[in-house]
Amino acid sequence: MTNKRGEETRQLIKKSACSLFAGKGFKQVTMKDICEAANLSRGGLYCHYGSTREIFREIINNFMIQQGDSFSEKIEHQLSAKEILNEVLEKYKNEMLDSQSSLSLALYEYFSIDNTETGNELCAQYTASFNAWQTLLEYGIKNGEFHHVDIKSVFDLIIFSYQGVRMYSKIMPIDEDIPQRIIDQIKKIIVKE
Amino acid sequence: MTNKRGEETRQLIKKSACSLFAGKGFKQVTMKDICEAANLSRGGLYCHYGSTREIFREIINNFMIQQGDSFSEKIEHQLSAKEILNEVLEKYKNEMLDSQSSLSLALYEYFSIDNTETGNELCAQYTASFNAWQTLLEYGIKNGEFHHVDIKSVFDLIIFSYQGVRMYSKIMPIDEDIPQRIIDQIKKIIVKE
Amino acid sequence: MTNKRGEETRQLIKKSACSLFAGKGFKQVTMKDICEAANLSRGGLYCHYGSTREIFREIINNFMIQQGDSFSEKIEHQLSAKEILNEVLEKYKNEMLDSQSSLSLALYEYFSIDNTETGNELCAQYTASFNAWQTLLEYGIKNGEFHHVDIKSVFDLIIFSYQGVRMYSKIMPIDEDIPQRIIDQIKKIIVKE
Amino acid sequence: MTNKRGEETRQLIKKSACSLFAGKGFKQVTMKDICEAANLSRGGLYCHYGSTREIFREIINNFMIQQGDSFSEKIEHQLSAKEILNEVLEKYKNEMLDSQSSLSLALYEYFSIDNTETGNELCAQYTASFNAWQTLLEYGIKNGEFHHVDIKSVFDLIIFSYQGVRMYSKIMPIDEDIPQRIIDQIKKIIVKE
DNA sequence: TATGAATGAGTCTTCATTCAT
DNA sequence: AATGAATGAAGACTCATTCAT
Repeated sequence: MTNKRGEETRQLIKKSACSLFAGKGFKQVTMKDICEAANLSRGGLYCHYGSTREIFREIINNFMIQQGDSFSEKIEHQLSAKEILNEVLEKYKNEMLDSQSSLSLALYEYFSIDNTETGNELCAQYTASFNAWQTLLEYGIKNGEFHHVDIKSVFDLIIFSYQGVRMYSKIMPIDEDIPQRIIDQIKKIIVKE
Repeated sequence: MTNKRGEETRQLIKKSACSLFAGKGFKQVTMKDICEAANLSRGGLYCHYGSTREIFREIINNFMIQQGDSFSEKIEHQLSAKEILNEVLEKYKNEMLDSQSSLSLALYEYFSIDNTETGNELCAQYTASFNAWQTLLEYGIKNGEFHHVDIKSVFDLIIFSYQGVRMYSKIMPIDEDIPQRIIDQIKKIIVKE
Repeated sequence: MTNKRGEETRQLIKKSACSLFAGKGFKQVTMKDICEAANLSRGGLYCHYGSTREIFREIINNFMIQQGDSFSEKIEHQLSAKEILNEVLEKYKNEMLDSQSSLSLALYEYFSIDNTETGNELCAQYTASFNAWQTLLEYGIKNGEFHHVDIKSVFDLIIFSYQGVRMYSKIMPIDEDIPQRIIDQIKKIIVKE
Repeated sequence: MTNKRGEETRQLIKKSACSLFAGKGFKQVTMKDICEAANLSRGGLYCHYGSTREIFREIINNFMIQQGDSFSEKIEHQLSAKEILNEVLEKYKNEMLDSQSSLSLALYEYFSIDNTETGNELCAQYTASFNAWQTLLEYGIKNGEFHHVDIKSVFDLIIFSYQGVRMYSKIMPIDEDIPQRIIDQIKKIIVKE
């Protein structure tokens, strides 16, 4: 492969840029910052990417692909709804506290600047996430493990409180108990007993 | 008062800047932008404020002062807990949808840049808000209008889902029903019947 | 006048830029060159003009205004056609040799880059010049001083040979006699005897 | 020959570059442009040429060699002076209108930048061209086909009006009749009857 | 020969900030 | 208080040019 070298550099750039975006948000990261972080010359960086937007776009594409809460697999593996719920909420809890690696702020900035092509990826992600949760909740309700909750409402509550905390955790010291309290409350709403 | 004129100018600057911050976030607003929006010369602006941070700080101070959910007054006026809750949730709902005038993004950026002196105002606001809600919830519980909920948990759920929606509404088209669903769900958690 | 200072600077910029354009053509002059020539900082220059095109445009506008061969005035002053012809050809001759101050090359470059809005000024100038010459030639022919030449043809020959020499004088050492020979030949075509 | 392939590439480069020079002038063509036009990598181009000047020089050398109005051959073939004149003026006329393929602007820029080594080729071309025309005109005059014109003057008029039109045709829409009028006028000057 | 990654210099452009008026 | 000209630094971007492969 002739482009082995190039691909490595691209990875390096993305990795370096990602740290910067997580740390400073989108707008406050410059091409110069990225050059320096990736230990690359100005022109060298421009060989691969023409702007911070371009780099960021690639990062979040990779990111969103690997994301995606898909519960169906687990359901097929005969896990109980409650177990799956516990697992995902645990994951959420950890993410809420992991302000370091969170791209939340950068994502908000990125999508808020120049709203033209925007929003679609986010909408898509929102929808995908909703579908996954719907599957899980219906499964739990059918099983008799979960209450007869309104799926949409519960989903919104989960997703937006999660996002809200992620956001805040970037800008103020968040009491470590907050994520725990939130997921406990959510469980209380959903799970019988 | 000799500084009548000066005060007017300051108000004008803050008003103009506020629109800009609401529209573009914090970092993407420059002193130059504000000059133009306020129809003021470069030097003129600098007579009053030395940086965008300074202007922004004053805006949010005013803002936080006028904010503050204080329910105690209403409680004294013998309103039922349920009525007060409905009122405040209605207010929240409207704010969630009012992406135009929301400073969310700007606030996040402001507080995320240069974390030194930061966070304190937000913490203070969080605490103040918590105290207010605590008062309300205890009042409702004592009255027998509300369930015996865990106050902290419910408060977190409310406040962060509210913040999450405000954030998202700035960057993607938010289904109008979402705020309604969220407050309905919250009521369900809190209110008996 | 508050803009006295600014106007002076603008004049200075145009003067400096004009020398540069005359010396190096259009494209090879950078904003940096102009800054230095005008002894102005980068930002200072940008206060007044946003690009070399903008500066150049203003220069040629001024230039074209002051230009314009208008013979009608002279005709009214009862000068003979031959005298007027001699005068203008003498002027042309001197301009042909004055390669230093000639903007020819710069003009060509300017108009050849990005042909959108282009050509119109040149067309206008060509037409205006033609009208002037038409007046003169008809006057001379009516007087009996000039041959019955085809006005358009003679005009084209004059104007394009003039332009051709101006161009060449910028890029190769032009024999000083060439302009003289050309205007002599033109006279021979036009003037009786 | 091992350099067959290399020679092909050089031709390709020159061909691609020539279109670019004709279209955009000399200075505005970059090595990068040429790479892209020739569908060659950066390094590949540098294997053959070190700069745009080098490429351009080779182009115009080829060009000037194939050029050269040489009338002597035709004179030996017993063509009448008038016929030869008609032929060459017809050729000139077509070239004047063929703004697409004209290198005029590029030539001017090339020779105007960095005047050190410059001008010589142009001078040589001017002289060669003059010699050819001198031969033709003397031939016609001796034949009695042409007037007793001043050879130098007529030559200058021809060559510079020709160049003037070529130049202008690159930068403004030229009336198609102009070249015709010019050559007609020239014929009128030269040819008897 | 040819590729394309990388460098580094040069220019463009935008702003925060200062200052004489 | 207010104007707007001017400065200088920072960052964006483009290329000529080199070099390992």
